[in-house]
Amino acid sequence: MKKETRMPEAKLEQIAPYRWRLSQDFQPGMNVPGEIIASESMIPHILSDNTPKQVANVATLPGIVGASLAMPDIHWGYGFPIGGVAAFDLDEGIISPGGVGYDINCGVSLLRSNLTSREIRSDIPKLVDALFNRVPCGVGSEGKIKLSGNDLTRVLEKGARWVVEQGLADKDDLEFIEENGGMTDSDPSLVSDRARERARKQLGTLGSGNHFLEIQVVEKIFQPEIAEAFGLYKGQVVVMIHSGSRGLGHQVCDESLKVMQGAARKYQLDLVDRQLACAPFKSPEGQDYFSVMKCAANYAWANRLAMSGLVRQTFAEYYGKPWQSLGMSMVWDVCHNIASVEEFAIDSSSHKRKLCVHRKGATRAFGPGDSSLPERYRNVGQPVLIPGDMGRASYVLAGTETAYKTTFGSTCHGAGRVMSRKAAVRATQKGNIARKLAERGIIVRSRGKWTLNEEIPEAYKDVEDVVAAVHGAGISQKVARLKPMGTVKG
DNA sequence: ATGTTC
Repeated sequence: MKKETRMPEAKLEQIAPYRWRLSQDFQPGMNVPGEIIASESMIPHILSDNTPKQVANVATLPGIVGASLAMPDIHWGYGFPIGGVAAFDLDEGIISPGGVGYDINCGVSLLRSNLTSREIRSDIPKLVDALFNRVPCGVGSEGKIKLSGNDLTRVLEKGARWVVEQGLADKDDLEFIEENGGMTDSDPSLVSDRARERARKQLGTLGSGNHFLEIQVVEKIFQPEIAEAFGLYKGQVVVMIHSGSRGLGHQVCDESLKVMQGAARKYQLDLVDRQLACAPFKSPEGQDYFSVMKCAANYAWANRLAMSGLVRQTFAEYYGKPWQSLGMSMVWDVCHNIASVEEFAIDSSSHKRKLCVHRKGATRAFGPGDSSLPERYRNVGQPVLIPGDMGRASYVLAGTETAYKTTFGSTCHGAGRVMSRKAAVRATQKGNIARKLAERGIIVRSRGKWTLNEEIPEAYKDVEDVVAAVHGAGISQKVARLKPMGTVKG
């Protein structure tokens, strides 16, 4: 669907602080209302961007329950908006590749350390160079790991566990990755030869675009007790990785969309936008997509963990001691592009139902007491990792009870683009970006010719505003603000 | 996001 410049008077009714309802009569065929989490000052931009139209389109899909949701970092996406959450009944509902996105299991991981910014400030340029040289990045980048056919199949089955078995990461890491770094019942036989070929050489590579690897300092603590549980304190150095499933996820999504176009016709699904291509969750096509999506998701977890291993090697070599004595253990790893079967109570009912939750540019935000959380975080809720732009900040939040009730245990995933890549390049001069950031004490190295121009801070909403909205809505709470010190971009 | 048009 073409993005329209004007929208037919979207009515967004404020129903609670930071919560806005798009009425079911906004568009014919909506099965549920829409709901957008945002601060009042964001509403004009959201309306002018026409993304409520995509929220309404998703609401027309069969079996959707509750509401078609959007987070404050919403922007225009393929069919479903980026920053969208939609949950479907397993019997009457659908599953859609457009509800997950091209970069299946794009996500973020965070390593802590026992270093302080004061100690390592002067090392940053050399450390960034060393990371840049060790972690392959950029479009089409290939790593040192060349997977045999059998090994790739094991990665698609096991995800991050395979990386641990190879001695490239620690077995304790798995406890701190969502789904323990691997979804069960993935089916590698469904991954095409072409997708496999792309995957073989890309394990442990960063990619490009908004993906990054960043040395950060914990700049501010908002919730000392939760920060302590997460092992975070002011002045501490941490390393954040934002990456996904690389060419594999893209290939899988592309091929699945073609299958789903046929499936939508076969099952006579009346789609208001072709890009909403989907199949009933329990149909063969729906189940096949779910299984092949899991393969790509598992690859992405393996990819981020492999890069964590490279980061540890880099620091260990630089400081001449093992990573363990630098305290570089895993805080957490989140996935923000995925479909997952989870249990929620709908409306005021106490009865829980299994739903297929699509999070496309939205982060799981499970609250205190969730049995799937590791002991260490059980009482405080899960860490929620929010990557910001190059110049400002990233955030660590914690999941809340409210998120279960209002957003299917979900929150925002980042700052959210406000400027197209083209517009960002037009607005900038080549060569100036890295220098300007350096003047502000942020060392950046990039592989791509235009990546830094495309990724200027001004191309994004201020992550501060996005986080304030989800915190205000109560669907996650601020724990720590992280400030960039040195960044590797693709 | 993506061997940025197999």
